[in-house]
Amino acid sequence: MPQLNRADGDDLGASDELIPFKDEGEQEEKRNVSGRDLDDVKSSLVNESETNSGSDSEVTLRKQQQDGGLFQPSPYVGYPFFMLPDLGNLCSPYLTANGALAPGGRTVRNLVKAGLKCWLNRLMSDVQQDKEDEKKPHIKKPLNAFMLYMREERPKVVAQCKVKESATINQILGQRWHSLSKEEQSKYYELARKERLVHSKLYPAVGQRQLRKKKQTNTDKRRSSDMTSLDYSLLNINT
DNA sequence: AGACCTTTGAAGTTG
DNA sequence: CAACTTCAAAGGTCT
Repeated sequence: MPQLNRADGDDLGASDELIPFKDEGEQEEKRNVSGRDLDDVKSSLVNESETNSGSDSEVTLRKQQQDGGLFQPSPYVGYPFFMLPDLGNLCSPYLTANGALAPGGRTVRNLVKAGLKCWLNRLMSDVQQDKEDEKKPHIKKPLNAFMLYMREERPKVVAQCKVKESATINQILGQRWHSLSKEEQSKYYELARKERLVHSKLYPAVGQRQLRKKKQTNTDKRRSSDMTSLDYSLLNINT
């Protein structure tokens, strides 16, 4: 894509600079915002609100808002107030002819602030939750019947077929798995059932969500000192 | 360095 | 509730 030459002083491209719309941006951005930054933003909002609230009328107004007199909970709770679709209609009665806020427009300003604070509160709790999740050690999923079978049979296939590529080995193991009798398979299903039981005892509150990780790298896997299925079997819990 | 391949099954999510 | 998605293991291959 050709780039605008801005060295000649012609800055035509600057005013309407393209801002790419990012589908995932909201989520991504959310993760990048540190709690401290949000605190700063939030406190500045609060400070501004407090420093500008000198007059008695505004104090009364604020009280009314706190009482719920003027500030009705939005159906879009959690979103910045200025992003609401019908805000234009809400604002218009408070605007003067030149677009400035009329005295009554302070209501809108405070409403926007309240909405923004609400949104920031939710954002902060999300960031906090993400941080807590990252601190938690990754808990691996228990092995299913086929995985247990693979772990046992892989060395045999490698020795027999002289292949090391896991994709190929797994294809062979998949075929062999289907050729197993019901009885032979049930042995692994039973093992898997016990593994799941042990896992649920070890991590009672762990759901799939907590088990999931975006994508675990090989390095991470090697470094991982989490309890594996092999460790469960060592526990030898009778079920 | 890290994603991908390839398999099955469990469990969570989505429509 | 069916269909879809993710992730458990493994190690060579590819980007």
